[in-house]
Amino acid sequence: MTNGLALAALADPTRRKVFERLRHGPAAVGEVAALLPVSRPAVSQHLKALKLAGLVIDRADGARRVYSIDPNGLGRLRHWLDQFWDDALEAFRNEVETSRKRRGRKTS
Amino acid sequence: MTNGLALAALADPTRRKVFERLRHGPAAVGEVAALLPVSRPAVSQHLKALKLAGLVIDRADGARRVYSIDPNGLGRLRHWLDQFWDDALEAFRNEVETSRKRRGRKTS
DNA sequence: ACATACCGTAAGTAATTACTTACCGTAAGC
DNA sequence: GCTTACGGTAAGTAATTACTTACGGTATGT
Repeated sequence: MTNGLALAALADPTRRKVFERLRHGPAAVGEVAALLPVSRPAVSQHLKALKLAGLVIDRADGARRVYSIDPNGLGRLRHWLDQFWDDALEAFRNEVETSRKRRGRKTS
Repeated sequence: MTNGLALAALADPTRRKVFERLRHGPAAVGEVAALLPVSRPAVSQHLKALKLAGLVIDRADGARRVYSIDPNGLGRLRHWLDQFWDDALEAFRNEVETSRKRRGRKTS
């Protein structure tokens, strides 16, 4: 599953900072690296991982490479979490329901 | 940030399978381990990580320990992703807008 | 052509981590 | 009491990984 790659990508703190830098708009590799305490190649590698996870896209601008968030990948992850959320909530409701029965109480 | 722990917890494939086992209802440690190709202590350690991340809660049932998904932690993660989604979409719209201007075209 | 700016990749390293087996504590049944 | 079932923790290990520096490749400007 590609959501696995996305979750692994967002798991690393530095990579998450790279991603958050792109949150409000595109940026080039050097611009992102300037804000972080790691080297530019490190940022480049992080962006590669984010791209492989479908979370960012890149376009060329002269010698620069501008990265921006890919709404598709982010949307897939959000959708996955939403379904999880729905299932978990229903399971949670079933639990408090059957735990009432286990203790022999009335339903409200 | 506690969302960092949650993302790191969900990044591991095995731990994600553990979490997905709890998706539709609670389960004890041994029950989860029976479905996976790893040992029971491994599952126990994964559940510890998920608990530390606020994604699961556990209650005692005799000698067994029953784990279930914690809607609070999952909700926080979902909220974080939702905000990210909103910001990213707005940034995306601004981009296609200003890229039209960069190319000197009219807005539709 | 030359110099400069920007970036991706290769290679190496230190640190994290996901697993294993062995062990110990606790709860329920005989 | 003893035994059995269940699960958390300790310790050790193999594999992953997040970083570094060094290098090469391409685009822009003089």
